[in-house]
Amino acid sequence: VIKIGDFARLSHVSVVTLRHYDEIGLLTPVAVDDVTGYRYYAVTQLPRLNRILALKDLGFSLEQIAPMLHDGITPAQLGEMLTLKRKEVERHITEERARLARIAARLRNIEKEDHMADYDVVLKTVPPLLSASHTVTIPTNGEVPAYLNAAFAEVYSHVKQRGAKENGPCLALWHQPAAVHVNEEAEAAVQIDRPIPGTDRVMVYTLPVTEVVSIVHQGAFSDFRQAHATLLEWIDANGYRVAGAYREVYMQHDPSAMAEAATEIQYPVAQAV
Amino acid sequence: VIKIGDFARLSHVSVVTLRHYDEIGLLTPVAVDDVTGYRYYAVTQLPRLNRILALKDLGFSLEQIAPMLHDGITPAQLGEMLTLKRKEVERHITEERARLARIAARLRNIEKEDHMADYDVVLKTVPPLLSASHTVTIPTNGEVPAYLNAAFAEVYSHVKQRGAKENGPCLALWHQPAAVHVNEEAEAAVQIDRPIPGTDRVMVYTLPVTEVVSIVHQGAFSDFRQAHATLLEWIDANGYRVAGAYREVYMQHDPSAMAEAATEIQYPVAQAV
DNA sequence: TTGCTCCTCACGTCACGTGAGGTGGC
DNA sequence: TTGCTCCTCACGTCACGTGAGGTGGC
Repeated sequence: VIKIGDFARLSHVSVVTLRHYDEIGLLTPVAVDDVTGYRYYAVTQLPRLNRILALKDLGFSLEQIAPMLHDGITPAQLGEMLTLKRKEVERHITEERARLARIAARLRNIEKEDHMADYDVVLKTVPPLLSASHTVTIPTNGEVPAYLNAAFAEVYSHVKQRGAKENGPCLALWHQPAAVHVNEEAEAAVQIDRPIPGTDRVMVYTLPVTEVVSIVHQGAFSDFRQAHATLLEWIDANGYRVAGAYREVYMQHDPSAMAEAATEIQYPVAQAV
Repeated sequence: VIKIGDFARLSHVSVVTLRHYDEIGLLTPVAVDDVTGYRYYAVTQLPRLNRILALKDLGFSLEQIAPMLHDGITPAQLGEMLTLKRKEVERHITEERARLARIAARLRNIEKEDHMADYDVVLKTVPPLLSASHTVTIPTNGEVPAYLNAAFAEVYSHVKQRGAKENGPCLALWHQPAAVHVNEEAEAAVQIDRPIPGTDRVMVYTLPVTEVVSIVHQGAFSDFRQAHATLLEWIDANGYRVAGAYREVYMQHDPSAMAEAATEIQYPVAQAV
């Protein structure tokens, strides 16, 4: 039976840590003095402490370790936990590698000195959106505003009639690359707060969760090209690929003050192989 | 100017997070109502928020991000921070891969059903130890106790004479593989609490920090072979190699009760290439 | 009046590290 | 008496999430 300081020196574990393990019941001293509160350990407790350290080293939390120290555990159960942990670590490594790729892409951009370009690109996960939408085919580029306005008007009236309410900014989904300017298919979508019936013309459904890369464009719609170019470059440089219709989210859109408009352009993405 | 809830919906960032960013001064609303305390944001603040999210995504802490949002920062400075971060992430990935290797080794052991064997192996970093030591060459295996005891006696008397005190368990360093049993060179070392002069026979120096793989052996010295075998197997299976003299740390060693002796066997290791 | 949004505390997270203030054995 | 070791609080860490309890505008 030795005192906590000696046990700490033997095990190269701090006194504070040993007290912590006592407190949470992971490793209780063989004896505690009623009067002084001194903790006394036995050298034979070292294997248990070592097991704790070894499991911690494999990435388990103290809470997970506690049951693993019980004698009742079978090798098979231990194997399961290890397999789960392995998957977790693998996923983590994949994430960190993606992070590394993003950092590297950013550094390359700085070297090319056009770093300003992608300074505002964000990768994020958009939650599922319950929406009502109407799809139109727009003959030429010049007719986009008219067609979209008409489509949104139709969706809004449908939504109001069924007693639902807007639940965020409206958006358009474009089902072909941004370079296409003839016979474009656009889906005018309004986020709503409750499910309502749809019709032939107005679909009601939930847009699934998606990982998107986005950029916020300030000002009139005229110069979206730069934004698209930047996003597509980012997607390429970071090892992703476009995975679906891109979206325009009309965050601020007052027709009388287009200079102050704010539009978010979102490209759904997936890891390229 | 919009309310916090709208800004949260636009940015897909939680209201709580926005309040947090306000509190730490990362992103303050354009206006706050004196009476109600309501926070009002402008859509033009989205780019700043996006920059925050993008940098957070690269692994920076909020504290690190704050100065990076200042206009005064040059691309070169940003590049430096990114390079540092890249190194950090790379190091992290290396660590996680090592962890993965350890998990995999453990799983292989379970499959082979001799998992009990390495259950107590620990990888840890031993701090530098100030020690006094005497090296002896031991002709045959049978003479180990006698030679070691003599060596320790000599070191202890030297240490006492110079007024230093023991500062942890004594240990032996073995300068050749454990399989060698003739003319073994062993260094009997005693940890001391202050520097003292050495002699021809008793060296005083600091053992450097070392990463070691260790196991605690309970009971008499006779069956160290199993422990050595287990450690060497672990080292091999986890992609390490032996990097120096192995150590025996005599944690509990009462000659009259050898059955209760506890000895830690430590192998210094380095990553194998 | 009823929802809805917003507010400010206060506490919890994970595995400890770092004092503050005080006690027992040589 | 002086060090040394040990003790028990209490607070901090990082980036928020989760109530509790209360207020303002439709």
